[in-house]
Amino acid sequence: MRLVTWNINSLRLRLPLLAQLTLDERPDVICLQETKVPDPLFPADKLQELGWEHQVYWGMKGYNGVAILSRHPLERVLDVPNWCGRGDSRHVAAWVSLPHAKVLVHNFYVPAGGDIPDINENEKFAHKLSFLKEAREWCSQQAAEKTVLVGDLNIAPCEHDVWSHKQLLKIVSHTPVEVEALNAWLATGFVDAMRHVTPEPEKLYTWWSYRNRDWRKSNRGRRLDHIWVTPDLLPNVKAFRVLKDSRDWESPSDHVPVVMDFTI
DNA sequence: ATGGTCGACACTCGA
Repeated sequence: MRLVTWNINSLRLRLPLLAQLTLDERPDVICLQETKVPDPLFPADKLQELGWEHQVYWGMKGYNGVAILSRHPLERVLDVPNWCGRGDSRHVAAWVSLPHAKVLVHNFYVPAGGDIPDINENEKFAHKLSFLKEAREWCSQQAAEKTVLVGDLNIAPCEHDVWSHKQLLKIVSHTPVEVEALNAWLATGFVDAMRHVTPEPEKLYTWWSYRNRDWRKSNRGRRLDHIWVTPDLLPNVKAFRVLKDSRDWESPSDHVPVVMDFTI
């Protein structure tokens, strides 16, 4: 199984890029975040034409939105929480029926959390931490097997997941309180598959801000996008690639796709 | 320390 996770930052705007990615990589499954398209306007037919026969998606007007596209049958998981009681389209889950196995895929878009890392001054940061706590509590009650959890988790947990650990300690996405919350969630039964394959101190980034003249030269990246697996799947993790060059595609997303290959 | 750039949508918000 080849699986991709990508914050596409508007599915409709970047449909041509998704088509290119589909042709270039031939993934079995792709998880998208920030599709920014309400369900009635989801481009299901166009994705069908690209070979994405099976689709589960949940969007809303203007922002958020997640989707799982697959060449193999999908069985959507319906009994998932209404995170923070908000009705936000930030999570979908589905069983993927591969020829010789079934795998559960969770696709998350964690709240970004605003600019000020203080729950009293910034409601968005409070929301982010609440979301992480709920996710940890819920996952601790799920069977920790045959599961891949991916998405834009909006946190760069490791020292070498950011361009400057010291300079980002008070920047939302790399504050100790967020890292602690993310690691507590991870510890409910997952392994950080990207860091399992490529341990620190090697730098890993999946996102570069739009607000840089030359993103490659300044290289102020962060690893906000993640692939977690339950330990039973760890022997099946082969390799991954961060498609860094896609950051230079025409009208790119600020996140780049991460491709992981499994021997499943 | 500041402002820098996007996308959706309708003026400004979220990132």
